[in-house]
Amino acid sequence: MKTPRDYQTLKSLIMDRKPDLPKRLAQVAVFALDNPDEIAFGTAASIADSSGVQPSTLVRFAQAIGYDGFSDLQTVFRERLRERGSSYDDRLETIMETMGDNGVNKIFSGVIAAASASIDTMVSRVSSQTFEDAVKLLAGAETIYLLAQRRSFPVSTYLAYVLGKMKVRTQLVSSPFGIEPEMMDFASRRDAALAVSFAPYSSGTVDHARILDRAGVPIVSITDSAFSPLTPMSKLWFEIAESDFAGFRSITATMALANAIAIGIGEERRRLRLP
Amino acid sequence: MKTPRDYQTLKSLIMDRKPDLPKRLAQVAVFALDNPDEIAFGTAASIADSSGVQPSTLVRFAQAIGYDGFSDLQTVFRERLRERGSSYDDRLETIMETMGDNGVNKIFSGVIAAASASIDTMVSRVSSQTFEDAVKLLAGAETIYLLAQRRSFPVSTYLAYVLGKMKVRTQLVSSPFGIEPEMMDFASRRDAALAVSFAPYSSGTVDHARILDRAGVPIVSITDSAFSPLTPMSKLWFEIAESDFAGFRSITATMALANAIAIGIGEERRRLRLP
DNA sequence: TGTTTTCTGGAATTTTCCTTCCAAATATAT
DNA sequence: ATATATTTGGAAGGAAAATTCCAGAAAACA
Repeated sequence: MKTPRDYQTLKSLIMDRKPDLPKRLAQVAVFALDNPDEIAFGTAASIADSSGVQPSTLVRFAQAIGYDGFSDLQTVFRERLRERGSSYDDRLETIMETMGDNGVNKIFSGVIAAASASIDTMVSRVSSQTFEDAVKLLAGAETIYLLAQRRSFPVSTYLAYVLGKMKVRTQLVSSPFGIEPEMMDFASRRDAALAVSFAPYSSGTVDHARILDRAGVPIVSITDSAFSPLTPMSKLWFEIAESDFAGFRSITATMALANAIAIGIGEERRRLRLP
Repeated sequence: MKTPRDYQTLKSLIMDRKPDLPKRLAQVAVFALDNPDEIAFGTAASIADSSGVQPSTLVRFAQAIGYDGFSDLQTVFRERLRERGSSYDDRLETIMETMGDNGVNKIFSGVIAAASASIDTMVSRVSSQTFEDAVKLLAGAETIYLLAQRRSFPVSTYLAYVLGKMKVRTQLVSSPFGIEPEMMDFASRRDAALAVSFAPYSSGTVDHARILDRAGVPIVSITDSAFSPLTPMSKLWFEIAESDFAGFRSITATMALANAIAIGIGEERRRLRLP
């Protein structure tokens, strides 16, 4: 029974063995799989330091799972980095080859490729000015109303969570009782709204946006066309073209944008010393 | 004038200097830029051997371009590999150039780069076998239980929506009344579960997964470490390492994976002529 | 509870590897 | 063509790192 020379096999080996290992060696096992880069680059001393054990323990660990010593084990971790070296396209190609024409796996590659493409497109289409203005507008709001339904709904739940963590007041306009309009009763021009909707535009989102617009609430939208019903009532809007795969549209780029907006708001408010 | 600590700058430095260097040193310069991986991993002796010079020449080369010694220079080559792993910095640099670098926009670039990096990492880490097995397992289930809380919650709402559209029966285990356990009362081995949780693992998700595990429901997890509390009870699990930007982790890669899984399930059920 | 086994930390040892040095070789200038 | 400066190869020295060893601590067992 020889010791693994590739990272994947080594990984399963370590996981198999971990339950039987004594405390310190198990600690090394966890550290190694959580920080493979560190193992690849560090010296025994530095790794020992950051994983909280003695250098000798590293050697013992390597021997416990069958290697000559720590250096021997380390080469496997380095090999892993070598392999990872190829570019995204190379890798995608490799994956396609390994997968053959098996239906299910084509989906994986395809969806990931679509996600990547969507993000790349977004980078080239979204103007930095729009982003900056949107962040500043939303950061200055007392309450941010989040409008999204159906496929876009997860975007608003995500925003509600992240902004909540940052202590930014949000109102997720969504109710099991259908009282969404009432949820916006207190909205004023000191607030702001972020609406997300793609074709076919959910009527709810558009209606809610209209209500807020009439109340003088500035609206930022994320949508997919300049002719979206949201654009006429939006102060600012982002046009996102999500690539699709086999007719299924991804929402990866939208999530990434939402993520950036949320972090931007957090930073901007911190800069302005807002609560 | 300090020596470069990043590979890009070092590269230009070497190219600038090369014409003025003596023969052997120039030879090293060419070799270094042609085989950066070799420099990163090799020892002075091994590199000297494959580049056809003496070890001392390598030291001289490093000193000629301003470094303390060969080891000092080598760290820069190693750093490059570290970064390429996520390919994060390369991308960031490219994006930064197109976007300018004022405060708010740095965030946009950074978050997008992190999202891209996460997806890339996922492509290289997720095994096609795991994906295929997971899709087949979930596609065969009568009901798919969706387990996720806090930051991961949007992933499950997204899945609930997309799978619902595909007429796949799902149960989003989430209740404002705290009756999540009761929602799983009818779960059986003919069902399946998809659990999503990242460190610090939300106790709710883990508890719910345990309940389903005891009921014999096969579990597929999306998590961030081989030692996550979810892995022991999972039939299959995906390890996703989301890159972070300024301490904010993205969930883009997770969403992309969820997207792929959902579409995979849809296709697989269509293939099997399931309702 | 006492005994034996296993495990751990740290020091000692050995190995590996980087660096320096010097003599020989090559190039450059007069 | 000769002298001087620069460059090169290889060996010796020295630093750093991995490994081994041992004594004490912890755990397992009787």
